[in-house]
Amino acid sequence: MSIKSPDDPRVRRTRKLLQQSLNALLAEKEWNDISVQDIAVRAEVNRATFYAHFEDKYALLSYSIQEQFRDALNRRSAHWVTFSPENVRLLILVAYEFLSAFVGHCVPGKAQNMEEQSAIFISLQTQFYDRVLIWLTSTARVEKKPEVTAMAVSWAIFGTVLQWTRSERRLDANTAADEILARVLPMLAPYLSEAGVR
Amino acid sequence: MSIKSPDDPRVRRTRKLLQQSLNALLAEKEWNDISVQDIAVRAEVNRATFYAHFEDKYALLSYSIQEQFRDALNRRSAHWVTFSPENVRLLILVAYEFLSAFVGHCVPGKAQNMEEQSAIFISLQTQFYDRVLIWLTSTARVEKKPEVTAMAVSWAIFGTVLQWTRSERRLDANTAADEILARVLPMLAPYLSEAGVR
DNA sequence: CTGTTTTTGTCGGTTTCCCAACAAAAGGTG
DNA sequence: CACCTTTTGTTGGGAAACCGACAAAAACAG
Repeated sequence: MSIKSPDDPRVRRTRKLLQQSLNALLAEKEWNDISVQDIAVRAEVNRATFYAHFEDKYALLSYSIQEQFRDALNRRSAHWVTFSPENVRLLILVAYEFLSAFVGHCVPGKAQNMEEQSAIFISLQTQFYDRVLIWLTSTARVEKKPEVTAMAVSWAIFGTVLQWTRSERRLDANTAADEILARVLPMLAPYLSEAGVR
Repeated sequence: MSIKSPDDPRVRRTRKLLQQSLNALLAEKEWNDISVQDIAVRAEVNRATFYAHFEDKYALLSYSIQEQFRDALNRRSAHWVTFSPENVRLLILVAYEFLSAFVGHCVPGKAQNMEEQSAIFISLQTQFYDRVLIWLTSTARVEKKPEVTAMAVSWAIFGTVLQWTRSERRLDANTAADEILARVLPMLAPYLSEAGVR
């Protein structure tokens, strides 16, 4: 059994319930102590229905992070379709805040939740990559391989933000965003030249 | 299409959503300005599904009040099955608090929400009646017509509580409960004689 | 009053969800 | 190790929710 239409109200409802259930469980248990069963019971959703939507709990976590980050973005700006330095900066800013809040929840000493963390990080980086790639391909001026640029840019943003949020001395989110933006913009220059050179 | 099993998670979910939707709408609109359509849209439930559960918006309101009152009761005591003066007193007490809170929401001058209020009152009185009747019939000693006693008792409780909550001078809930209980207990004497006479 | 719009109930057809059951894998415990 | 319990995926049948459409009633405007 597989789901076809993500616009069906029942589908949205089920996924939201599973998402909320996982968040609630993460607040009181370790990632490894949470079973698919737990999630389904807490969400009051049948276990078979869970598997109709997600392959396992990792897939749900990935989906949940994606949604949360998307919400965090939409709360800042309404028009993300347009590719502009301002929007790139906002992306970095929200990433910094998002990861700061998340790292704040984790106990540094515990190596228990490494598996969970890495799953989240992979999911987030993919999110960055997809977004940047969409920006690049939506531009009129096309590079030979926009995927490579998108990969480099997304990793530059994600990696730096991750490193800084995990370091002892926390930077202000706005200054951090400015710093990172300054390093990333040169990579994006070919795509932004319309307003610059033209 | 009619619903058969109230234990189905989907049924509970749908009803809860419709209930919450109605509550939200009542907080910002008059009862007469709320359509079935509004409720369904806000609840993100199909309009046809609404009619599968409730005949109209009055039926939903009635159901909602019943549920809220049941919750208010369960929050006080765990074992409502047993028929005892203490539980009768608790029933009165919760009724007083419940109606006080409800009347507080209503604007006295507005005659607009009379229709809504009467619907709620009818629903509540029925609730009292059902509960008292269950108590009486669960007793070993059986009167000829317990329905009549239940009717009289439930109306005595409901009517008095309603009158007092609407009056200017508010009584303390506990003393009010004691006052009413003292008048009601004689009616229930035949059913309580086990511990008294025996 | 007439015409327009909104709301109301209701109806098949389709999709999703629930449920019970199952075998297989994973996790303890002696 | 064997034994037992829990968890995992998967399946088929049935119940509930979605959707679009419809006619009829109600509310409304000119």
